[in-house]
Amino acid sequence: MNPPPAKPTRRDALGNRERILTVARVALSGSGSASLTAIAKQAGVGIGTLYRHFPTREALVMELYRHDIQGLIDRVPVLLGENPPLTALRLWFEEVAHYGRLKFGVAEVIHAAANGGLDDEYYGPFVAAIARLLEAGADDGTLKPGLDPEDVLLQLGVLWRIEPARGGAARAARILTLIVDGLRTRQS
Amino acid sequence: MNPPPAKPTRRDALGNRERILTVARVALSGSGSASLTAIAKQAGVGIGTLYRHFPTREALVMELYRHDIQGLIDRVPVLLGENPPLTALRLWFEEVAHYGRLKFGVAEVIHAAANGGLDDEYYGPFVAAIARLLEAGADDGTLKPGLDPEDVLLQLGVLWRIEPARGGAARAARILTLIVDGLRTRQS
DNA sequence: AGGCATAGCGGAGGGCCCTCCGTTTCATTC
DNA sequence: GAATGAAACGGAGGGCCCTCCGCTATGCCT
Repeated sequence: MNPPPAKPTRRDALGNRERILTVARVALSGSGSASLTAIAKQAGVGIGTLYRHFPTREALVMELYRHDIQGLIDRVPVLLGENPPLTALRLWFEEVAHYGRLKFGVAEVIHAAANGGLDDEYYGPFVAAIARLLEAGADDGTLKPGLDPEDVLLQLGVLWRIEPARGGAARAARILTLIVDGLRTRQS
Repeated sequence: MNPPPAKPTRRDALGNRERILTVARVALSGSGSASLTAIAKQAGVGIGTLYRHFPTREALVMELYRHDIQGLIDRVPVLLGENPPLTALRLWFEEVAHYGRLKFGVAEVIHAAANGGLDDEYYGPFVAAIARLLEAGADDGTLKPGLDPEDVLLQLGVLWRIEPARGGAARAARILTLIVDGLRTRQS
């Protein structure tokens, strides 16, 4: 799509970057745990090279899932167009939870971002999407006014971390309800 | 107090255990991050010995804070005796959040426990304490009936993970309100 | 085409985690 | 006071993470 950072000019650099991403996509698709060392070796680059392209594990994961995350973000206006705000919020949360459970690796990332300061490049739009939902709900009186989207993101982080197996799905659904109810105004 | 596991009979074993705990208490009192290797060395014991006494980092941390955690659990009946259930719940959550922020290390532990299966020895009583609060609130109609205490514990986990610096305290307070509101029944 | 500055490479190195197993030390028994 | 079996020790080893820096290949410029 768009050359991510600024100008990765050199050919070899671009090639390496692509190869790393290809390998990583496969290696991380499972549980999300695979050694960076192994990925580098598989991609035929030194570990140093991998780290230069992606300074942290999160950066790599984020790059892999940038598309999917953007997809989630893009769902917000759609859902808001088709549903009242409260419903849209709930539906979106469900999509987020579901996505998160599939791509387990993203959990850690979002979480790290929410607390410390990860790059706003990925984090900002996500927060903005939440903000949009919260504002719509505040406007029609179903959600409390003045909610902080980052607070909500942190709460969502819990959903990411529930393993879907062994009744985790049900648990996620319950917690999602608790979260939404916490955001609602007292009178429906 | 009570010899924790079963019968650590041998003298040297007991001595080592104590020395490890003493060193660990100091080493981990700060940010909670110190290498186990270093702790072992300081305690004058091999790394293997440390691991035999405390199979995971969590086990060590838990043992260190067992007293404080018990203290938190003991607060539940006291708070319930002095306040209506909803207030008691809120007050207790505040104590929990405050404690967690101080002893940052416990966060990871509780969290690990909540999802996978850590020893019920520590985890169980904590959940039971929450259950007691939830039941009291359900009985007087201020909290939803049938809430799962483990769900609530997971949500509380978020509080643990907020760094108190840089407005984190305010954020924790806000999120705490969201959580409690999610647990309440719709009519006050 | 040939030179040259430099972006980019890659792996050694230091630190940590955790396991495994040969060796030591204790407590008990004779 | 040995002898002895088992509990406990301890550190080497394998794996991972991440940094640092001397070396290489690339792309521009002449």
